[in-house]
Amino acid sequence: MLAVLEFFTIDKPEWTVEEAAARLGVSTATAYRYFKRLTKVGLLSPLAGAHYSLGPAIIQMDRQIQICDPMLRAARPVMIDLIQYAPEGSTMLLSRPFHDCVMCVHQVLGHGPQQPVSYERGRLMPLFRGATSTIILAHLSPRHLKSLFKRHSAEIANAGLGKTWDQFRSTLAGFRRAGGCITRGDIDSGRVGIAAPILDSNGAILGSLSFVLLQAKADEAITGRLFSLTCAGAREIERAMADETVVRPARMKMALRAV
Amino acid sequence: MLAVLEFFTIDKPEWTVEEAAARLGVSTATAYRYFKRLTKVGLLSPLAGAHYSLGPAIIQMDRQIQICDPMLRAARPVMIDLIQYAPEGSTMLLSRPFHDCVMCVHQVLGHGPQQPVSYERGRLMPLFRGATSTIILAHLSPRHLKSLFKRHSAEIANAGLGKTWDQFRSTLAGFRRAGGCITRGDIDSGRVGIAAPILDSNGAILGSLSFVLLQAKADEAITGRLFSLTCAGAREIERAMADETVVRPARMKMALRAV
DNA sequence: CACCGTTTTATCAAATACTGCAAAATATGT
DNA sequence: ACATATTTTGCAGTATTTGATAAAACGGTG
Repeated sequence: MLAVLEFFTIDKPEWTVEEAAARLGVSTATAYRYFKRLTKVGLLSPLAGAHYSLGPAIIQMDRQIQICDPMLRAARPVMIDLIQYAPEGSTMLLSRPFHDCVMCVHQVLGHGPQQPVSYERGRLMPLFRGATSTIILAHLSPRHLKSLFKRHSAEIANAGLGKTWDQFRSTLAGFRRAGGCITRGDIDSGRVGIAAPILDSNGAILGSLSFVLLQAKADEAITGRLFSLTCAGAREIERAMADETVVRPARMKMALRAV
Repeated sequence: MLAVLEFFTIDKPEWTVEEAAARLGVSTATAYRYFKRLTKVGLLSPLAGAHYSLGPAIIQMDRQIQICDPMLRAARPVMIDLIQYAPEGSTMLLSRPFHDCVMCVHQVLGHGPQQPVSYERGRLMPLFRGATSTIILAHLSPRHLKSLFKRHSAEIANAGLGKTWDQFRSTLAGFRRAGGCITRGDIDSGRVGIAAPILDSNGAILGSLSFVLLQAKADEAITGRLFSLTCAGAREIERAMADETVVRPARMKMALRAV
């Protein structure tokens, strides 16, 4: 039944019960029952003419995430602080892994005119391109990486992360050792990404903190300085989370496993 | 299974599988299955130590709503426009009914220093107090109103909307005739609310457009002018939606029925 | 690196709850 | 009011889900 939710995309944000029934391969009556349940908790909302769209509960839960999410809470002040150091037209991102992708969960715009950035709050971005993603990738568990390499070796080779498993492994180990990652024009041409990992107290990856700069304003000296700043910011976020959070032993994480 | 989602609130944003199993009254194994399914679609996300919180899919779907929702799309430019006419420290809200409450789905801040407003994107507000809510209430279907009156007559009387069903009916009819609603200090003391309904092409209520002003800056003349502006804005939003949307016949709406 | 406690998945028989069909009920348009 | 579109309901049969238990996977530790 939850599969219905995945039907609703930006390209097709409205579905009728019948359309969904056909795609699910269930009877209309069953689809009605699904829609009714999802509507009751507010995940769907009826429009005129038997069409449905995503519902108000999502807005409500999004607010809860904004208020409660530990990483977001810890990161917000740091990001507002750090963006001051970046040249005009820069953006600062907080991102986390999701499915086989990376999602931006918070974005702080710098001063000066802004051109659009591909990373945008809530948008899924590729896991193998861009500093923001790569530094997250580099800290995934070996088990997880192995599975990814099996399923995406072409894409990985294409992104220059290695043609063999050993190359891939050692490329990522390099990023881990460096403490961060810098890419140029990987996602948006004319943009430079500078990212550092955010780890929990057990060393598991939670997400990344990153700058996106205009390439024109990103010479060696600047990127170098911002790289250090990004890493320092990530450490600050980790510290803030550790202070706020009840310390808990690391445990298995279903979401990251199966991926 | 969807009931699990409602466990996650701002007061308790993290749950363990065992806690949820106990509250659901199901076995641990079943709760694990629920959490696994919800995690797979991203509605939940595992934290360290067997704790779970709301997941990244919510952020993704929220973005979709921001981009796709017809009322929101139509309202955004109008709201940016209208807020210019309001005195310092004002806010403009777009709201919609949800459960037995009203939820703000978009908020535009005016110029000048801002004090916090109770209506806040994603927060549920009472249906019987404040202009924003009252004008929505006034346009609910008779069937729906009857059900509400049965279940909330004390609250309704308390809000001055009528002690009997007939009083209640006629109070609301008055608001409908007036084309909008003005309240003073109903929700936040020292604030004035000015609201107009947003209806679909069949006359069903979709939500409300409203100003929240500082009472100190809201004399008769100003509230009168802004009342007209609010009504005009609501009409603009309705027109914009009608232009963008494929015209569809009005049909039954499950969500509004059962409430 | 093998151990231990915890968390998570897998197994399987029993049973509940879900499905599909068709008809009734509810809304809407003319 | 009638015709049509949409949504709900009742019912029989089955399939999915459930709970109890066992097994596996994981992190932490010595």
